[in-house]
Amino acid sequence: MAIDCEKCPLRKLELFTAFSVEELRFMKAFKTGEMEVQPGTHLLNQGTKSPQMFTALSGMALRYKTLEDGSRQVISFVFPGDFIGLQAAVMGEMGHSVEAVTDMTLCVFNRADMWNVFRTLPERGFALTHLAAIEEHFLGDALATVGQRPAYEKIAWAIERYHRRAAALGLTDGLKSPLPFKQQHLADALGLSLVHTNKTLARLKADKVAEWRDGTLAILDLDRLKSIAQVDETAVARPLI
Amino acid sequence: MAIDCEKCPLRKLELFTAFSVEELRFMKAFKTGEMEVQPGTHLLNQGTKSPQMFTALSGMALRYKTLEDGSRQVISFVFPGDFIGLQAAVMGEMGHSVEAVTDMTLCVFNRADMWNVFRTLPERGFALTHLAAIEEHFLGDALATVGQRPAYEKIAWAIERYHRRAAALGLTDGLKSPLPFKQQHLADALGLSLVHTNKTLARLKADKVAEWRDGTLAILDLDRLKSIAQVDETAVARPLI
DNA sequence: CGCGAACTTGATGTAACTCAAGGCGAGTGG
DNA sequence: CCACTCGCCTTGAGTTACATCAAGTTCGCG
Repeated sequence: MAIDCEKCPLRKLELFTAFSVEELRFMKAFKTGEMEVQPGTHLLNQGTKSPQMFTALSGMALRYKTLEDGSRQVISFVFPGDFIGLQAAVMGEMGHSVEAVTDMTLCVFNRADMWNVFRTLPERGFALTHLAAIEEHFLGDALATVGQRPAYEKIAWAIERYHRRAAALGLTDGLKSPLPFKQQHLADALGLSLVHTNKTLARLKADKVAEWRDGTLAILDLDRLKSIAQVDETAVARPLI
Repeated sequence: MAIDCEKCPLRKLELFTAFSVEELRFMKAFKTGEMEVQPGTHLLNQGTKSPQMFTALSGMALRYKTLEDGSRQVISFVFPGDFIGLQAAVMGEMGHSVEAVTDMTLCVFNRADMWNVFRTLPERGFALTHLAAIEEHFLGDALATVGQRPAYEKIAWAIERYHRRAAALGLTDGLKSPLPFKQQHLADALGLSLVHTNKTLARLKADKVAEWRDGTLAILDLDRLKSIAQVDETAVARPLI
């Protein structure tokens, strides 16, 4: 039933760093199972420790924090290949919640085996640090965008990042990609109101930069999008856990 | 001249997790030297890879990103005990710059030895992951604050975080702590204009919550500050590298 | 057919921005 | 030792990007 790590479709993508034979064997043992969930399922909850970690095999999710007044900050979108639950694994507590937005398949790992990773296969321990550093890098970028830039650029930034990642995963059809989130999610990610997000999306569409309709994102002018978004990132291969 | 790790004053603080004898011996070898810098010194630069990593022994610094239009986002304040340069060490490129704001003493490590850490002493590799996870946790919190909350709460949040950390390092004198940054830095950290930051600080002072003058931060009403800041964090010991 | 969820659009309000000016202490030099 | 500058902080006035409020529209679904 469960996919064998050797046959994992994600592993073949250039987006991810290559596995040694040893690492592959180790991962097979590390993986304790697979899980299928439906949209709306809470995978992890802010402030709790979970006995499990996951890697998204397919489907998408949201990382978000809920504040006392009920407002939400979306921290990031979760794509296939993303590792979920690192904070709980090493710190004992999640700083955010994770909720599925589509049907998902997830690899399941035991928190108790975490230490084993570092002890028996340092390469994999390094990969975990690498992942955390990538996330830190991303969050710095997100913080700069949310903190400093106007709505039009914020949204262009988010769209560009989303599209680039989707493309690297082979989820795109040319300049189109499936975008299973709601406008409210995007608004919560960028610190904008839903109404203003909607109006700004309409402006991007009127400007023939990008269009988002019926769960599909279409880039109309990639160069312009990139220049509005001020893309700085050089694409780097990321580890797959 | 250089401080021996065994005599490192930071190690004794409860803020930091304890070292095993083995770890201590390893760190002594890992540390290649010490460095003294003056305010304004650039320790690392956004987009570059550095052959060195640092741990702040004393003094403070800023992590920040500069955007194309010249605006700055301060990512975080660097305190004694903070590890600097993890991103460059594992990803090959820094997402932000780091600049000293006071005189600083720094432990210096070689990037080339990084892999050694994981291979020869997995505990230290784990500590690095732990640190990265703590930073990720913090950035999520910062993102939520910058994205969702009004200026009054943003500033209260920053002040509370700053004070708590300074207290854990023994830098405080009761409810007073040295705050060597400029209002502009705080503004850049929270995505506010300098003028508005200044006016909001004045409001916090008028409300007898906190006062910042002449490089010293004085908390006037800690309970109220905490309730405005909506403190959620439970203090956790952090690794020292 | 009625209902709810998501998206859209217009009108109005306000938190935060920019511009502009002035105060104040520290350093410098005539 | 006073005049000048310079960095930082402060305060007022006017503007604006974004928020909130308030209706719709569309569409899938029981």
